[in-house]
Amino acid sequence: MEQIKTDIEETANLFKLLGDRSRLTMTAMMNVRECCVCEFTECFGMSQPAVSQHLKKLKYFGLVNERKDGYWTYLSLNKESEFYNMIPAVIDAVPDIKEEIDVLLSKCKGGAC
Amino acid sequence: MEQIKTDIEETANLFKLLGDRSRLTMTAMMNVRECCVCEFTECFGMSQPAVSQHLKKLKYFGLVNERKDGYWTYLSLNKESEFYNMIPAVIDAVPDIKEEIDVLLSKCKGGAC
DNA sequence: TGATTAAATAAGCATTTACTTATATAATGT
DNA sequence: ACATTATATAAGTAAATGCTTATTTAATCA
Repeated sequence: MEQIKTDIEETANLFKLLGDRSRLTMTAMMNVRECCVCEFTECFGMSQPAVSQHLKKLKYFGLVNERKDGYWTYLSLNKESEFYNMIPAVIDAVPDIKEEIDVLLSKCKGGAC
Repeated sequence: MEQIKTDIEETANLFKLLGDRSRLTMTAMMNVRECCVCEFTECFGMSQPAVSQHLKKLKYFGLVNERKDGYWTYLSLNKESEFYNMIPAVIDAVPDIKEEIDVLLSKCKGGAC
């Protein structure tokens, strides 16, 4: 009974997270490969704190893992998330997203900034 | 180029729409069958204007069609929407949603209120 | 015509969201 | 030790969101 609420509500929260252009784009990029924070701030016309706050939400929800290395922080989809398996299904349903994300990823230098 | 922005942004808007428990549930219900407005107000613990406002957003986005018959208004997924094909893929990715929605739909009398 | 009914709209309100600028933290390099 | 760098946090703000209650619209029925 409570389960009924929980599953739908949790999924609604996932969609709310993805319901922002920046976070959806970040998620689609991470669906291809691990990304550095600096890649997001570089590719998007967006301030560094704004990117940081979006990533905080993704991490808090458990969708994203971080790995620190020197100056840099790398983000990737969290394979342990209960939503991990949904992500490709959801992302790949977006028309033409593959091409769009490829363009964005190639704009980023590829890692360290 | 502009296309790049548009597709992702539009999809983010779709997810934003689905990123609300009530609208996600309504959408999942309509993914099974046409529903009467009164079914939503009845099944959800929610006022009639609240339901009406959620449906307005779904209609404005083009995801949902309405059909009027006497007192009642019936809603269904709009087959002409560019997102129509995404809906089953997205909805069916939700764990256990089939069972949850079946319970909800059986709680509604099945149509006219 | 007048009452009833389903649904939409209007107006108001508290909360959330997505940003901004300024500052802090923590690792690296000199 | 000190400067530099990537990132996080804090505080503030304008706009959006999701509700509420009150009212209106439009169809049906007596």
